[in-house]
Amino acid sequence: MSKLDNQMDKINQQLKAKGYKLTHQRAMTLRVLLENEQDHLSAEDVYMLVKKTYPEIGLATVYRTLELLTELHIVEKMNFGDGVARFDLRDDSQEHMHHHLICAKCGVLKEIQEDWLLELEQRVQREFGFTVTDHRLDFTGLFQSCSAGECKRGKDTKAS
Amino acid sequence: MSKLDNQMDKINQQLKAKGYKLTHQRAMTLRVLLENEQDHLSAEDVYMLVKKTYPEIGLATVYRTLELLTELHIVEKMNFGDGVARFDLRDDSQEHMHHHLICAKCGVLKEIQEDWLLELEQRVQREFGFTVTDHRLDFTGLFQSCSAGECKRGKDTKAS
DNA sequence: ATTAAGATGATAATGATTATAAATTGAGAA
DNA sequence: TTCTCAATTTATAATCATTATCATCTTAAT
Repeated sequence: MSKLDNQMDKINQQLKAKGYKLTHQRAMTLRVLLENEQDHLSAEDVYMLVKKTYPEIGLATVYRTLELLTELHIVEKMNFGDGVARFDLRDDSQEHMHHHLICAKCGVLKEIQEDWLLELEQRVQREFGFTVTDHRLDFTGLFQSCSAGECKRGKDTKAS
Repeated sequence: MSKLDNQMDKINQQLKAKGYKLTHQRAMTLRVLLENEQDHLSAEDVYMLVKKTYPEIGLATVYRTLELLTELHIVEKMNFGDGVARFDLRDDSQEHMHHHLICAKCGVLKEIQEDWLLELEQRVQREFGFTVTDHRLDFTGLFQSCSAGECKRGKDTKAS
């Protein structure tokens, strides 16, 4: 059984446990997410990719599926201020959202896998009596290569 | 001269320096922002507040003004995932955006004024060759009072 | 006062997302 | 297998925030 099948199976369990079915459409949507784990796809992106192998799917279904998966904490819905929500498979081993480095020039986006915030979360708890359940940390700035003017993309801010 | 006048004057200088006029509408919009420094108002919020003392103002003007102020780094445009942009006067002494604590239950929002990220920014520079120009740190979770069920607001997520 | 650039206000247009309603699917009962 | 019901899907209309358009209005300099 491939890694992909394995992951799919695991998610299937989660869906079933909550009384949801893994329909063909949902499976296709998940597959796209699994095959693009590194990207931060918008709903439209996902829609286009699913359509390639399953042209009958409707945009609304993609939206609904992404919302469902977000509720189940299988994907992470995020927002980089460009007016579209982006979705990302949530790694089980990763309790929180990844941190991001976003190039201010070309929009290239890099994930930091480690969790750098445990200490600050304890501090928030101590100083504000606030129990953190999730967090978000994005840095905007310039990569060395981008400040050297080697940015590939002009301004289309496609997350990848 | 009141503190408000003082701030207004300072911003006027900034506008002039860039060749923009401080029109009545812009002044009114700024006043609302200055009088609500603690809040994170949406464009619509600002519009409603300005209308109270200047009913002739148009929504588009408010949007335009907020965008202008954002470009000049006088206000900070932010986004908490509820589908509306929120605006916040930017403190000169504060180089970056404030950190936020967001109650997952009622949406109450608290600012942390200190900058807790200098160390992590150095780390980003070291490990990724990424020069940070701005950052964003939000924690989602529960305040003690909210987990005790004393949340005031149900789910309207009005930032304040 | 005249003119031209900058601003504004009303409103139409856009784009992402959500709601609606009719049609389809699938699991279990008969 | 056939029936039935609830979940799901699809196409599309509706919504909501934001942006663009354009005619009108201000204002500062001539």
